[in-house]
Amino acid sequence: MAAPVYIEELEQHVGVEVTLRGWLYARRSSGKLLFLQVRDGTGIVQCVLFRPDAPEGLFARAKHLAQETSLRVTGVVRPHQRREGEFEIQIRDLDVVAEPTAEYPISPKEHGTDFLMDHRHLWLRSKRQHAILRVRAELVRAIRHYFDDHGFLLVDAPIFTPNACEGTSTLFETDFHGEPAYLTQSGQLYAEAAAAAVGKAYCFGPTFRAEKSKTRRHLAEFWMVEPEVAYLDLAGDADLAEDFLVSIISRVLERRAAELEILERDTSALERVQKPFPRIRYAEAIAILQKHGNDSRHGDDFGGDEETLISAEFDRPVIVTHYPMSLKPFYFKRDPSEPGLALNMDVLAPEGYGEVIGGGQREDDLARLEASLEAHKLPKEQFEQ
RNA sequence: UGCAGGGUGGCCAAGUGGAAAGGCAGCCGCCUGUUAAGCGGACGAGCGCGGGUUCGACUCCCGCCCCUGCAGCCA
Repeated sequence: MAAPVYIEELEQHVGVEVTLRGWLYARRSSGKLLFLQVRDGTGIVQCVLFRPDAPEGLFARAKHLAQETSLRVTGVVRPHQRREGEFEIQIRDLDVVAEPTAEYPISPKEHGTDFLMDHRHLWLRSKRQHAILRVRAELVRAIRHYFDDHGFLLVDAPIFTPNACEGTSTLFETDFHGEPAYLTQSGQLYAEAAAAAVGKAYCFGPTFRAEKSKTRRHLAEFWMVEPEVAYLDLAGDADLAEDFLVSIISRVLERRAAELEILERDTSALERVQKPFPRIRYAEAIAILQKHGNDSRHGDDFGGDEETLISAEFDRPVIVTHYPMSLKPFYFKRDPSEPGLALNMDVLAPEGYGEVIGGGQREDDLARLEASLEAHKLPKEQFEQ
């Protein structure tokens, strides 16, 4: 048996006999010609068998292989006879490792999402899912790199926690040996404690909201990155959000162009994510809404429709600051010149994606923080530790 | 939780009171360059579940279950 190689390395082995180890992705034939598309996780390659050249019995055996059969294919790498820049394998031998126990349910044609989700473990084998996994993995890597390279210390918050402070959505409650424990809704409180210790900290991991909600904007489980920086003011926070978004998006565009192409993602909106982002105040956002006939008034929060209207005014993400305190959590610092407003910001993404980042300057005066707790009618005792 | 749409062979999908289209996959066969290949053939469901109306129900009525989208909530 020839040296085992991965499909992504075939270019380095042209003219050489190699062995692939993978699964049968698709099969086609044309009389005495048989085309087996084999995938191995790094790519898909066409393997060709011509009956008159094939060893005794091999052609007949290969002709009826089922989709997703595990196999080893040995053959010579050569340029694709019809497609420029691609390679194919002239099959010399073929070894079936295992055959599927049932007909593979996912055919090359149309399926509904519901059906595919019922076969999630197999759906993962398809090209489109590979592309999604790779884009997501790149994004996670870009996020970690950004903070690691900018002086932040990764401080992972517990996922399983007695801390129920977020309290805004329903919590997933579990029993921890007789005591209630919750799946985390946010690592923010832990990250804040860490920032006071190390200056710049971030946590990045799964968070949970027990809403029975499954829209593109809300999930019961999602990943969230939460940086906390001591002494950072609102403008500095906006700078950070802007630099961070530009950095991670450009990295994904650069390194995952092929996958975005497979997903047929129009990248022009992503390419426009460049500094500077427009920065507007909440009051200006309200004016934009009213200009478009939306009946939002000062004091109203933005829903999905409102976020879409506001972001449509700009060709890149927009940073909205200075929301009314009444709309925001108690811990934001008040604007000294206009105490009714919070020193907070939301970053709204284009294309209807809405709020992708929320943040702001924290209250650093204990008396005001306690007053704010009271104003929000929150039980002070729960926050004393 | 509310509103809207939807459950028809393994998958996708027409039909909408009177004998369940079609396509794909799977199976058999033909084809020396296929790319969701093409061509031919055989096979395969009684229409989400339970009641009702009717000579007759996939189709109409009632109840229930499940799915999807949007809204709400929120990030």
